[in-house]
Amino acid sequence: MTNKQTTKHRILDAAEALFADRGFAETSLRTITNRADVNLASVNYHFGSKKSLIQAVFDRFLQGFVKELDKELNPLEKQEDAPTVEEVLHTLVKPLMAVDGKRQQGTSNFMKLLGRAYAESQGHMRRFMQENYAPYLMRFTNQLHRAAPELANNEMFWRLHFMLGTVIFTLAGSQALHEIAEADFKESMTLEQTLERLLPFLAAGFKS
Amino acid sequence: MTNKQTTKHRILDAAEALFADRGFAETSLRTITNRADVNLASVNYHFGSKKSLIQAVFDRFLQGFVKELDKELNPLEKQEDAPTVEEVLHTLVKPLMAVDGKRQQGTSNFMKLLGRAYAESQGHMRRFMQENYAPYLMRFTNQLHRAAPELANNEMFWRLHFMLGTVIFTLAGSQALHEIAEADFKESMTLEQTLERLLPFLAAGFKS
DNA sequence: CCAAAATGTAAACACTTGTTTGAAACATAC
DNA sequence: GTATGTTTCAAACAAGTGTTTACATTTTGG
Repeated sequence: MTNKQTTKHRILDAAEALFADRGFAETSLRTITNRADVNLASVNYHFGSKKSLIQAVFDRFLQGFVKELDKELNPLEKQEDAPTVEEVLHTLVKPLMAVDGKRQQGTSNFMKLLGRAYAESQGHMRRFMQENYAPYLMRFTNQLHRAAPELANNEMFWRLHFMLGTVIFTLAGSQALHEIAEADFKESMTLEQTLERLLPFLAAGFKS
Repeated sequence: MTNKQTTKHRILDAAEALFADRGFAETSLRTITNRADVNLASVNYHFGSKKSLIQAVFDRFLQGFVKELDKELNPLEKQEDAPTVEEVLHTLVKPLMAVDGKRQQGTSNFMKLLGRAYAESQGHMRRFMQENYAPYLMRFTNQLHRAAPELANNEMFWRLHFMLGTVIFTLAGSQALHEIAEADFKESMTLEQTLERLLPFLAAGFKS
């Protein structure tokens, strides 16, 4: 673990953290380059523009995520009999945990970024995900279809997005929620425990 | 319905719409004053600062919302036997619809603003709501407690925020979702119909 | 080892931002 | 009427933005 990282890498790390807890518009390139301890111009040199930098931050996350998700989906697809809804949803846990690496409890930069991206650009993020990661997500929704074959396509669509909302919103604000829970109920939970608490809620809602 | 409105009112209207579909940081005072057809300086004259303007937009919405919510909660509180979870959740429908006035289908400025506010300011919005609207929301959560007395306080807390996430996220992005549903399933729905679809999902999740 | 390509750097650029200013226009009261 | 307080307005302000430039410096490959 030498802290000699490439400039590109340092910029991505700094940008990820700053975007996550300040937002995209609220984070200036100067703030990023100061934190990364690199020259201001190097962002435009390596990434071309601020917009491309944002996209690069997402791509790094999403590639890690879908790689892990793929691994989780393999056994389900091989399995002859249909999985349960809970089983399908559970394939998300490890990828979500893995993608953030070692983080303090109850914090997910990835989810914060997703939350911001969905909120800031009306529909833009949904389109981006659809266009760039449709095949990966399709494998997931296929399994959900197997688990709940009685659900019509449009019902499936809405409940899928209901679940998406719950997950992103909860995990994006998980830091604040954990602090409240800690103060009010002396309840200290990890991000993974929160996810485990979330999944039954989702499964129940999804099954109508 | 004369279109002679006070300057303050015109600013609020323009700001509300622009904040809702561009975000706070992404909307400049010049954009707002141009749209409202008022002088740039009048924002600072009437509201003091951009930050106060944002708060004013929220206050106008929230006051309308809690006023309607109060009316819905009255019968439940008078009622002797405990309400069902579905009944409690249903008290939200009319206030949510009323607060946006006459809008095109599947759009809610209020929810878009809430979504942005929650995403942009990490925990800040939760605190603001807690401090300024706690008594109103307490009445709502009290009814939820009556409907599900077996739920421990911490469980209640989490599931409440799970539901909050689903509602805000879904309704904030409802415009995009409706467009997709329209294109893919030839399914044209109003915002209220979406809410009616959402409530069973929430109730099921809430009841574990 | 040395030319060539890649990377790092400081300074400037053009532009937008929220806010303030001081005078003009308007309204209201006496 | 004049006086008084409120609201509008054009202009300027200082600060911050992303991006580009032109020049070092470092790294690479023959």
